[in-house]
Amino acid sequence: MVTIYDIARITGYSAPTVSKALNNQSDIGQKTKEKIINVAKELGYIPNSSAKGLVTRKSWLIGLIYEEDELGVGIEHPLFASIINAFKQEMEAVGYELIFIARNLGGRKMSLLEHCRYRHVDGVLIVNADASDTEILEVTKSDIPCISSNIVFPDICTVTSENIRPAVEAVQYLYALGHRSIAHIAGPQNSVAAAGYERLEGYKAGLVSRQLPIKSEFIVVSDFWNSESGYKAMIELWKNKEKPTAIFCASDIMSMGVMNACRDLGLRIPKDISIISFDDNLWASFSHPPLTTFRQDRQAIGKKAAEIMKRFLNGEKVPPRVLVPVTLIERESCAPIT
Amino acid sequence: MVTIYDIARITGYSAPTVSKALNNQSDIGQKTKEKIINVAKELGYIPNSSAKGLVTRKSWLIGLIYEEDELGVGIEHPLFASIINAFKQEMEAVGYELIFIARNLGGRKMSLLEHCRYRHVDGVLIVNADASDTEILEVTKSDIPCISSNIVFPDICTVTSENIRPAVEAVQYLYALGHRSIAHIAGPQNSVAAAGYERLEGYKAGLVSRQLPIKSEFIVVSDFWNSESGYKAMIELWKNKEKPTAIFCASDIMSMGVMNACRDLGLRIPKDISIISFDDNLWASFSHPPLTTFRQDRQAIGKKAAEIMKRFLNGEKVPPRVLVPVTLIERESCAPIT
DNA sequence: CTGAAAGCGCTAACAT
DNA sequence: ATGTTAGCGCTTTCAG
Repeated sequence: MVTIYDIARITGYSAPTVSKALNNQSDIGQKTKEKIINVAKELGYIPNSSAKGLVTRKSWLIGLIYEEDELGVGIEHPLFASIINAFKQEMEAVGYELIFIARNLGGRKMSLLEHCRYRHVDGVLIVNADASDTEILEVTKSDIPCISSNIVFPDICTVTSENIRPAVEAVQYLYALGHRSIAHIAGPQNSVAAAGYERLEGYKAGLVSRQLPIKSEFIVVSDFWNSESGYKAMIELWKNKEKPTAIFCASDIMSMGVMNACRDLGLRIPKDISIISFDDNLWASFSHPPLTTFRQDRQAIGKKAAEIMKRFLNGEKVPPRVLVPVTLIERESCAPIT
Repeated sequence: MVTIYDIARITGYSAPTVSKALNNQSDIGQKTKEKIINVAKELGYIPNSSAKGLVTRKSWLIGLIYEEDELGVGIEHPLFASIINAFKQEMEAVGYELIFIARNLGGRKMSLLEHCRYRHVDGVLIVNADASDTEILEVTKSDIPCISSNIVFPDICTVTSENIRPAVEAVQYLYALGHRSIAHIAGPQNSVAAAGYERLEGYKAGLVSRQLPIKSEFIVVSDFWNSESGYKAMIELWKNKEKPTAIFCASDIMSMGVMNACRDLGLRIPKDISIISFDDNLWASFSHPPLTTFRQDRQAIGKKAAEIMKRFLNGEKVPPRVLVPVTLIERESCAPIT
């Protein structure tokens, strides 16, 4: 392993001078710098992050925390990988690398916060995590800069897609097609994901904006963010005497269940019923008919989170909530009323 | 920040003794150890990974390398997140944390290998990466223990699902339903993923095992691992004079295109044609009819990769290739011939 | 079983 | 502009 001392010996300068040259400090001669950098390159010098970190107390590491249970909420969530990837690329561009924060290492029990300290992370990104996780709350309450994506945590900045405005637009879109009986199959209304209640809120606002009544029979809250719950909710909805002609469903994955329920109910989409959804997951275009849905921009969410993180790391104040626009992808699950 | 010196001062022992106690070394008195550990706990002592790493030259870090392009191959691949999650949990249990290896940090250009050295990673996991990536090959050829998952790299151990045996079984499954004209819509045959040619190989072997002829018209190789290519391949296949009554399709995502093509071709599944697939992605159960397919066990792949990594880190020799079993999930896309 | 001395590779503070 | 000195927090000898 080649160290700055090797470079110092060969160039004839001292170690601190080599250090200054390699770190692009100001108080050093141009010629000297070049000479040192060249020798470093020749020798294949690679700095030692541990030594650097030990003295500077900066790790150039961003910790990553997420919900590890495989319940579709955390790492299996379709947005997860892309958000992280985009975030990673942005952070790397300014010199930060990402490290997964462990929940328990070896035998020794350590909290998430202790782990962050152990690795001296400069910041933390929390993705799709459970907002009631006390270990995470310990981290968010610490002095470590934290950003969360998708799930709202108190006291820190959360980046999510817009929910309310597109939900309003969903209703207005269906209204423009002539629909007047518009139902909503809502996501779970627990506090885990703002998406659940914000989309419901937008649905109501959309109705109001078109002077349509808010009917409680037309709102079915699903138990989970999965297709089985969507199926169940649709069956539930169809038990009402008054039937809607269109549905705004809170997520694509729930929509899959809704569409299967429609088939079992003998309803043809979009002939008998129109469906507009939210997410634009991969399979939204596979379904029959392909789903009209609002696309969440995973890349943009990751990028935005990185941008906020950089500002945070820079000592700037950051807002509590940042919204990323979504785009309506029109496919074939909505039709004008006949 | 509390250091071992603080603990030493308070307990009256020296720093090395504290170190030994905290690291569970043998040459230390039981009482002493307990006393020191208690004080450490009281003070909220957290070791400093940089200082530790500097002297021991061990980082307790496993580097993670993957294909960052958003082409469905790398991080967007449906298996990616789960494999990493399972791998991570296994490795953490023995004290290792995961770090993403960056491709370029800040302005300074560093190769993947240089990054590995910079962070002193003890091992590297390569997931869904491009086997022709020269920077990755630099890493696999180095002395750093490497394991890859899904994609076969020369010289290192690769963990994948079984491909050949299930492909044989797919054919035999269809045969048992009475099918004698069985086609294969194969994945791309480049060397990127063994899955492509291994499943084709298994298909042929399956035919042979039942004394069925291998007909080149019944093998259509798709251009990419996506649904559009699957659609195109199915249309292609249907141009032949002789039509198959069943298809083994190399992946679920391609199957989605195949099924849409069937609809456009006026074919009913499974009445007119049976389809058996591979992967069991989330949407395999959403489709109509739900897809009969071989489930890849993402968790098992990640776990297996971790197991091999641990053995590798332990100095043991590891095999070049490890296979993880898949499970047939019978749904409704296959029917007996009538 | 415990401690003194030394050093891992690097940079901060200061002197020249 | 460059060098000297010191020290980051920890572990590794090795002496007692």
